[in-house]
Amino acid sequence: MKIDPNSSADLSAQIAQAIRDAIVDGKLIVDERLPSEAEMADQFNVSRPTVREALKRLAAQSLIRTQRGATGGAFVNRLSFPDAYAQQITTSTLLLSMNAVSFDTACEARYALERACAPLSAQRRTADHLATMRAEIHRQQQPGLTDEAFCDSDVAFHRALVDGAQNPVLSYQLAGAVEGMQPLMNMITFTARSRNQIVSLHTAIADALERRDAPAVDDTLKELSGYTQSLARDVMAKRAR
Amino acid sequence: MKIDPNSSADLSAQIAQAIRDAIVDGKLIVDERLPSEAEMADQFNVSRPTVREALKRLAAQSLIRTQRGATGGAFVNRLSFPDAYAQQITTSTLLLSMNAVSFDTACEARYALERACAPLSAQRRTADHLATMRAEIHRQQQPGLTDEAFCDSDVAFHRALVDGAQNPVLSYQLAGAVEGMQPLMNMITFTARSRNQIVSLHTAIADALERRDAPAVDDTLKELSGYTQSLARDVMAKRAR
DNA sequence: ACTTTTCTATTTGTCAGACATTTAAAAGTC
DNA sequence: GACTTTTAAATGTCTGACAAATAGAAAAGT
Repeated sequence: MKIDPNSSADLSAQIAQAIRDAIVDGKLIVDERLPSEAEMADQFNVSRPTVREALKRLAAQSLIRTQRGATGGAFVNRLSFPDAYAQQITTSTLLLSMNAVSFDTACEARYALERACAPLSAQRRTADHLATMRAEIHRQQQPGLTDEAFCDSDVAFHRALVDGAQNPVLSYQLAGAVEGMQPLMNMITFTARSRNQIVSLHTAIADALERRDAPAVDDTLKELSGYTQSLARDVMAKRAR
Repeated sequence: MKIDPNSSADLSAQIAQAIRDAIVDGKLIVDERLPSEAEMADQFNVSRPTVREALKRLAAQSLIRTQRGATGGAFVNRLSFPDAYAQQITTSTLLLSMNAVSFDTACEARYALERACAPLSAQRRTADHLATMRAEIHRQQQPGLTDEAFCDSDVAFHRALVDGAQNPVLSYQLAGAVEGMQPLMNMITFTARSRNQIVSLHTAIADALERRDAPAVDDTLKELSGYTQSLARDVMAKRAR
């Protein structure tokens, strides 16, 4: 691991990259302890604050964790699924909110990916997944529900659908697609009528999953996708006035 | 934005989280300048190195960028698609390599998502996308190609397929699924015969895309998925001996 | 001999102050 | 007016120090 003091990049960025590469390439394995900050400062010929800035960069990506005390130090962290979920969601949310991505584009991507999970979910979903979906459908019918709470429940419903595929990698990927879109979905005002429509589509999806009827799930998801986009278009049109 | 000096969390982590929240909630908008490090140190009642560690955390997530000089400082960064790609790939790669995810699970997720893009790509792919795919197929037929170079070309081929859908959000999501699997794919030894088989499937995909024949693309992808899994199973079996 | 307490060394977390470097704008010069 | 020099502000880096946490060794007590 070498560092170039004359490079245009910051020293802390270079050091972070060197360690990151070592982790990705498997030269540093999970739970392995890195040298102490003082030792690294020596090795890289920089000061301790510079090493610390590099370590904080890695900590922000959940690549390392640190522990104080006698046997403490920085350790290569096993990137857990929950950590990866969280990062995926933050990144996706910001990407959508900062880049003038049209609702249609985001919606198309989301439903395309979700429909990819549907056949697997129809095949493998457990009674638990179905129960979660039914419970969320019930919640969506509560009268006093705010738009935000309705969206939250919507996310939980779709998450259960995706989790039904019993493939953690799929669930991880979809977390970004489904939850990252929430701020965009929150912009939609759900009238009583549109809520009823969505609830009936959700019910159709749950029914089809119960029958393990993959084509029916797919058709209904397609319909839901189209309906969501039409709702969004209405909102845009109203806002234009 | 408030900080609790008695919290168990590091001060720099708290400060980073406070700023991150402000960005996600839209209280800080793109290209807005944050106060100088000295000012923030005052505001949060911490030292400048602590503020700097917080800023480095945010920089690691591409949430801010810094500029030196008179009018310099830290600015809220527009998270670009390339930046998001890079993060997505790193996270996915590490997630797969650190969590004993079976090849089948990863492969299933990857092809499920890729097949979701196929119909859109059949509809919208340009001549450019096709040309890229043909070029990669040609490269895959070179005799002296290493397994790694073959995998690289494979990734480029599939990336062109996904990009054909002309939906940047899809491309972003698929980047993790396709490129994150590369270390796993690199474990497979491609014999001359298996390469021929893969090339012929790639050719069939390109042909079907040229005809805009979505069902044929889907069928061939399904076949390719099955073939890849059978190759992996062979490798595992050989390694077991 | 065993348990409990105290001490100690190590390591990260934080602070203060200083200097180097970069950069844009203001001031000066022709 | 165009060019050069100066200046001020900001980040980047270094040094040295102390605080706090923590595990293990040493000491004390039973």
